[in-house]
Amino acid sequence: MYLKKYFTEGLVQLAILLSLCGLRVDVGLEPYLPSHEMMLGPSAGITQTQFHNLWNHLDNSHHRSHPKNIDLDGFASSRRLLGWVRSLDRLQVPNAELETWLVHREQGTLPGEHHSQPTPLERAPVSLEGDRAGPALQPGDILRNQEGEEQDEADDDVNMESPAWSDRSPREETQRQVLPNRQTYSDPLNEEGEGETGDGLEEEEEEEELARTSRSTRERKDSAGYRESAQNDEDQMSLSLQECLRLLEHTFPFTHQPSEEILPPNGGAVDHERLSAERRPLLSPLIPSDLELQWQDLLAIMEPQGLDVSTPFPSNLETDGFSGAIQNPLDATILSIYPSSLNSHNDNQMIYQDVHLMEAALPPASLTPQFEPSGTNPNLPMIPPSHLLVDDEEDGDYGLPSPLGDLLEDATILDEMSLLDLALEEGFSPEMAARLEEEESEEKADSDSGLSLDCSFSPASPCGSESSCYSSSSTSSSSSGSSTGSLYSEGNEQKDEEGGINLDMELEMTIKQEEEEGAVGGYYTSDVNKIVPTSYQEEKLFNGLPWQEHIGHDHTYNQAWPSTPTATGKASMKQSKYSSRQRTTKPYTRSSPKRFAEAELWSRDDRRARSLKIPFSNELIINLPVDDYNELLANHRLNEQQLNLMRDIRRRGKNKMAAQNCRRRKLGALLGLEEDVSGLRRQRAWLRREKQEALKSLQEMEQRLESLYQEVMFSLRDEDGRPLDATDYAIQFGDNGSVTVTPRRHRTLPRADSKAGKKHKDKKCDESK
DNA sequence: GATCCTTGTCATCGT
DNA sequence: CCACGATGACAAGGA
Repeated sequence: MYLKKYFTEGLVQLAILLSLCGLRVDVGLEPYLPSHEMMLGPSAGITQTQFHNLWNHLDNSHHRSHPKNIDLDGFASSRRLLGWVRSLDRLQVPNAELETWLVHREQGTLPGEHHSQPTPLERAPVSLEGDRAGPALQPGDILRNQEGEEQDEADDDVNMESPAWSDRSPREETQRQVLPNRQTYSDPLNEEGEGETGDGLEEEEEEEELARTSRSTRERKDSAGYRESAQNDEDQMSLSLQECLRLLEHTFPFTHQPSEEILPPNGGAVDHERLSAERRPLLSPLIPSDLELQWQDLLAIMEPQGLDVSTPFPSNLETDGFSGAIQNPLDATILSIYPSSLNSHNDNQMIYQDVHLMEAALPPASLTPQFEPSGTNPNLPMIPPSHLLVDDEEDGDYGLPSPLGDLLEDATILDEMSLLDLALEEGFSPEMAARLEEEESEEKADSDSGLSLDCSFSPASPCGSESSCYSSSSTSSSSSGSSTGSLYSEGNEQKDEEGGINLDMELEMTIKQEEEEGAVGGYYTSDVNKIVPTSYQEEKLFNGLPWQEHIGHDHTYNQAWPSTPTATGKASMKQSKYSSRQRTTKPYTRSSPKRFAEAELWSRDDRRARSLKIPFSNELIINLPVDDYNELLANHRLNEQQLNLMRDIRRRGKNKMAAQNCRRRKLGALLGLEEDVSGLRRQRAWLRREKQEALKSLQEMEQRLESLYQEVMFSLRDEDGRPLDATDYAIQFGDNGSVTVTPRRHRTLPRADSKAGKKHKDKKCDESK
């Protein structure tokens, strides 16, 4: 992480230098540009926040990362960037160029930033030392940044474990870390000799930090509902507005820089800033890290609205004529959050003028005149989504749902949830089913937004899989089951009990028939209501039941529903080639017959359940614990057929999962055995090599022994002093270690044989000995 | 059409 | 005895 940070900062430096040289620095982070977020009103964020809070009630384990909190973090990086730019004040900077780059940079940084920004203590020395060496350090980090946040998300949980909508905000911890580090880190900066920092600055700012921290903590407790706590917000506004403005004062490069003359003519703000600077002599204009810290704190303060914050500024700012001229999202945030106070403040002129500098940097197309001075923008739907969609597509690849997509998804999920509640309360209605299907198809089309994926598609997600499955099954049950029931079940219930084949055939015929007719029946709802005396409380149990604990497990029963767009997600598609094959091999149009073609693909049990009007989804039937299942059966008056079918469904479903697990296990065991086999083969080869080497060494030893024997024999003499013939004598080794030379008993009679032949024979004899 | 693969289902056994 | 999981065997469907 530190390396990455260092490299990123070094890259920032490099980019700044290039910009100073007049080169356009484009790090290719445009896909992450959150400009569309600036176009959305705060209501989007509000909705999102509300939704996520609501969602957190359902499941806290999801949406560990949301792009919006990253956007907020991007502000901090932009602040750091600005600080660094100001640290280059000695240089003659073509300001417009630099500002343009800043826009790119700060937008591009957003995806890669994390909550746990390096503490100033860590960062400050780096900024001093690693300015030059930084860019060459970790080229992979920038790639990671460009590849999107998902990687980062996966890499460091610590960084991304703080979704802005989660109740638990790690920024608190971050701030707690920041505070003690502060004193130490700011010292070297002061020593660096920007020289304008007063001694009392740290203390003052530290106090501010503390105040901000307490405020932010307090505000964070309020979590997303800042609409409800408008009074608190006003208090915080009054408290933090000065901080914001002071930080802004630091932010603008032309404020304290000696290179004011190079600024555009509207640098008249300089006077304001000078005045403000004189009014606050303690503020150091050139402490990037301090500023960054301040901005981080400020962001931390605003984090509870984090999701909201990213969206509101456009509507507030752009209306005023300088739309889109937001120098950075934070400025806009400030403006949006404290619009009234800002207008009354002295320094707002400065802000506006500085904002004008950016008009050239941002394309006018992205400027949407929607100003709501009230601060709360309820006019979210009025936001023109034209360019947002483009961003949406761009972001989609990186799992960064666009605000529009978020909105759609939020609305979708909210609607779905409300519909579910409604369904649970009032039974299943075909309208709900149709709506759900439409929304789900929208989600599918919208696809890549992580929200929908996480919450409704991932089979591994506890909440997502089950709730979605439940909803999907409800949907399917209501939609198709209704039609089936309308045409069939009334007359076929008796026959169905007899044999499933008959039923299946009839059901399929029915489905085909309905597919031709394109009819959507509506019987199921009423029947369900009849069958199930749905007390809402009782049904509501199913949403928050303990059986949901079992849902996140790695059962792949969902795979049995390849055609239902609700229950099948990308993950399940990846898991099941079969499913994909089925999907691909049976292409159906997206028109109305689609759901009937899908119904044709539904499982037999599902169809049976629908035909018998069983008011529960198969997932529910299968995954409920025994107690809950029995309770379910006891609470609902079901006839024999339904009970039998439910029992069969449960048995088959469980057995299906068991079979899948078994096969998975078997496959794993097979793989393990294969590994064992390969290991054993390696071991055998090694042993063979060892054996060969042993044989080789043995032969060498034999050869040496033979040569030694010959040498000894040649050195021996008989009584006459003649050398012994090795063919006639042999060396005997006694048990007690004695060595004796004895004449060979079995002499080969034909001495005419060649010596070689004799030697061979002798050798054999010797060897045999 | 034969073959292989995947998946669902049933029967059976053990816990 | 029942619920449940594991597993072999078989069938169906698709490639």
